[in-house]
Amino acid sequence: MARPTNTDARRAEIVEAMLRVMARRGYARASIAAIAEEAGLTAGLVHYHFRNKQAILLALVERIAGVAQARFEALSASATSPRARLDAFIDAHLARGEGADPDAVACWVALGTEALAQPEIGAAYGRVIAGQLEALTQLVRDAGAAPGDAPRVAAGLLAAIEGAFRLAAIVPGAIPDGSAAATVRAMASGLLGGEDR
Amino acid sequence: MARPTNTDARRAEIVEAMLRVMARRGYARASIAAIAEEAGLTAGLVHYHFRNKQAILLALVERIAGVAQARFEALSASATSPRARLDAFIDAHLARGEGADPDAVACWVALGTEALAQPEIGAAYGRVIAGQLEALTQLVRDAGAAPGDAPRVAAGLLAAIEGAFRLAAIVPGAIPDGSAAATVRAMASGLLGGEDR
Amino acid sequence: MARPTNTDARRAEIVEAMLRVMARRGYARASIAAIAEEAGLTAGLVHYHFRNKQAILLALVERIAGVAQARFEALSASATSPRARLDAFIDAHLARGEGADPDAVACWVALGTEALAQPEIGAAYGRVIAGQLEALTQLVRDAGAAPGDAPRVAAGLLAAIEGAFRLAAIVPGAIPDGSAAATVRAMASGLLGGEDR
Amino acid sequence: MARPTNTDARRAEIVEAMLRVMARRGYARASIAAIAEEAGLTAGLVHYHFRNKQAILLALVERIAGVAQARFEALSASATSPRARLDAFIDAHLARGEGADPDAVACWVALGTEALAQPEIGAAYGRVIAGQLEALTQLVRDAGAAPGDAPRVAAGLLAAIEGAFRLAAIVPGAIPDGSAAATVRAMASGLLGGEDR
DNA sequence: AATGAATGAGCCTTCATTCAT
DNA sequence: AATGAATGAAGGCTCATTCAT
Repeated sequence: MARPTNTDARRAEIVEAMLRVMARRGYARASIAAIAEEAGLTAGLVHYHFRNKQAILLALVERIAGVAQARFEALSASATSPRARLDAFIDAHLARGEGADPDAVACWVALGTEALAQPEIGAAYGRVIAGQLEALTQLVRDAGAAPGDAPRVAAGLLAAIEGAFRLAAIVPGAIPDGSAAATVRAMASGLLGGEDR
Repeated sequence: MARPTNTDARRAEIVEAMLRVMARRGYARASIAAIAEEAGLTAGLVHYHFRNKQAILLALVERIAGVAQARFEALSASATSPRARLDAFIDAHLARGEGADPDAVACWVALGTEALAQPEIGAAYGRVIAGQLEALTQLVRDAGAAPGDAPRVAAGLLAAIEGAFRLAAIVPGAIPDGSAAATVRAMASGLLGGEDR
Repeated sequence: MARPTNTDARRAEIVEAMLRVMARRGYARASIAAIAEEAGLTAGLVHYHFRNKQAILLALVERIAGVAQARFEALSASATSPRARLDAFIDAHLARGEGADPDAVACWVALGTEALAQPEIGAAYGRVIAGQLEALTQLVRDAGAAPGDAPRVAAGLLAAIEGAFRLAAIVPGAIPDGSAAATVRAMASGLLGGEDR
Repeated sequence: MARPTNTDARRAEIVEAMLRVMARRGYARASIAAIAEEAGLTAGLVHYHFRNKQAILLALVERIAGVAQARFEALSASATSPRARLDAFIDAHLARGEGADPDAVACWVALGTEALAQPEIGAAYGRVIAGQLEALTQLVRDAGAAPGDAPRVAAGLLAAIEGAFRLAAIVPGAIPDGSAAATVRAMASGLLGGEDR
């Protein structure tokens, strides 16, 4: 009773530390010891707050997806047209500037590989993707896509976003300066019928 | 002279075995022992033919990129217009059917993560991407992209391709049936000015 | 604070275990597993306390040199003449009886070989030898060696000491009973000009 | 029949190659592959000529001891006094110049460690030392040592020689320039009664 | 004689996890 | 909550040795 619980704060710190370490080394080499050091804690304490290493990764999936979602909501708030809301989605993921976190991007890329190999991570990752796909499908539908086309268009745009993460994270310079968001917007325009915003 | 060498064949077998194991488990969990077993060899022999585990991965990068390149050249041979050659590039990577290898796709996705953490892999991966970007830039230029736009368009299309790999490999069903190639072709049309194929 | 540290004691135990194993088998065959068993620990724990095998060897160099130095200081305390202090140095290294440790001698011999092959060990070994040479040079100077001769005399005596270790450790019986200390004392007398022993 | 046997030459080459590699890396790290490469052969062939790695080491003991013995005999041939023959022994081992081989010295030092751990090597090394001790005992006796003292004196001088090898090989500069032979000669003089040569 | 593939054992090291304190 | 010791299981890699050719 005496000591107020700091569990939530500690857990967030640990997740954040894993984000940093994993962006640099990948999941397998992100040892608990390294994560603990990054967070200024001891390895034992990390296991006090998380059942195992996978549990941290699961929390990390939520954390990254949550930040992206929040960013979308923030940008979306000032959007007045369906098309503007679609652009907000694209910008939430790809625009440079405030809120953009290269480590999170690298981490998300690395995370995909774990989703491939660890069913639990695959499920969590799949849930995030499904949610984004659903949102995006609605957005493109609102923006004028033919109802039957919407799922394909949404999948294409999400693929372009995820692919842009990959190229940007792995091959510096592969994507010209800050063109990612603008290019995906243009793709959206093309897929929606070419009409301008 | 006394004994004929079989190194090339063995190396190919080992690379192929790594492809299979890695598609399932990722790089870190693709132990030499598991690779050897998949290939029907002993772990010692694997190290006789490859200096270390990374060397197998490096060979795998070349192998996957080479197959994709060969597939493009085959499809491209029967293309008669610039736009058809661009479609050949897209189809070479995304079309279902003969030559499509889901394990290679999963492996390529996993490989990106290693490219992030291992500089040597990053360099090899970067070289492949740079080559594809260069080819794609020329293709979109030939297909009528404004010269100044070509690099951006190429990067966008390659991102869409890589992202489609990711979604397809990690989240079954994320991309409707076999729509990936068609959707990216449509994106290309949009980016090139909306003219039909 | 929660748990008191026992690292220093454990490290000493491990170093001592390496001393025993290495005296019997040499460095290369003194596997971490064998050292751990000798110390009654697990191999994993050895690596918890030492970064790697070489680090144990480095600690062992200090340990052996430290014991010899301590023995010299103890014997030297009761020496009343310069010549007696020189004899104390010789006896500290070569006399039988209390404090003499055949395992340490064998280990020191084996250590020289590693000093030859591992630069870090060579440096540590070289530092010890340099210190002994310096001390010995001063001792023979005090005992009446011509100033210009002192370094040569010191080197000769240290060589005789190290060589006696070798012969004694490797070829039982090569050095008659316990004659080593007396013989080196006689060498010192000869080199110093034959004055009384 | 057609092919004249080259076994003896090959064996000598292999022993020589081990000498070079072992001087650099020590016995354990002198892999058969490294030895073969140094000799310009293949690992398989090395095992064709030697039953196992230890057998090469055994041959190496004989080779190094044989060279020293030959050098002694050559220098001894022109010696006219007992004392000169004793000096010839010392010079045969310690003098710089023609015939001195730093690699052989380093190797001999490393060899001692193996003698400690491998009984067969210990026996071979012991035989060499016993032979040298016997010869040296006779030499010091001829040079005027008191009969009862001769074994001790011989042991002391051999220790000084072996110790000089060690210091010279491991700690460059420990023994001033080329003073080793002269210093051991002086030691001999002292032990023999101080009379000059 | 010679080559090169193949084996199998062993070693150092890393690391997630547990647990006493 | 927190620390730090301890464990046990792998994993990558080296290497002497064998053997078919």
